[in-house]
Amino acid sequence: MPRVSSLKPPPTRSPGTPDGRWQRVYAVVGRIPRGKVATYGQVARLAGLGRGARQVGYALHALPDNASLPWHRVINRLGEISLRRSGGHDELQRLLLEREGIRFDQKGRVDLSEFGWQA
DNA sequence: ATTCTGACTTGGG
DNA sequence: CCCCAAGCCAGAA
Repeated sequence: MPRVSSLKPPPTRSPGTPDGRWQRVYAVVGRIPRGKVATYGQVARLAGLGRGARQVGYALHALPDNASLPWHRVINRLGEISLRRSGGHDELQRLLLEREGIRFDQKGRVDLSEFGWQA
């Protein structure tokens, strides 16, 4: 049995980040209620990532297709869907949102004052 | 090791 | 409306 001194030292990460930041992101995304949307920056703040809005998008990008998470409820600060690469997903996202009663204007944007999630 | 690239946001001009 | 710099950080090259 190895002595205590040989044990792996605790990984010193940022305060309050357990396994990885993505878990926190996923936890926040999972709390977005049906019929509402949140912005990347909003999720980042709620997840304790500060200005890591980009990381939120990155985390969602790495999300498996079978994930049971309302990933479609995350949009950008202008109220529009920010997908480009990997075709088809942006249309799917809009479809999923419209199915929840969220409406888009002619510019393809959501009124955040109406559909934005107030945490 | 270093550099580049993103499902982004914010603040400034 | 546009453009730019900084902040954030995981992967790929």
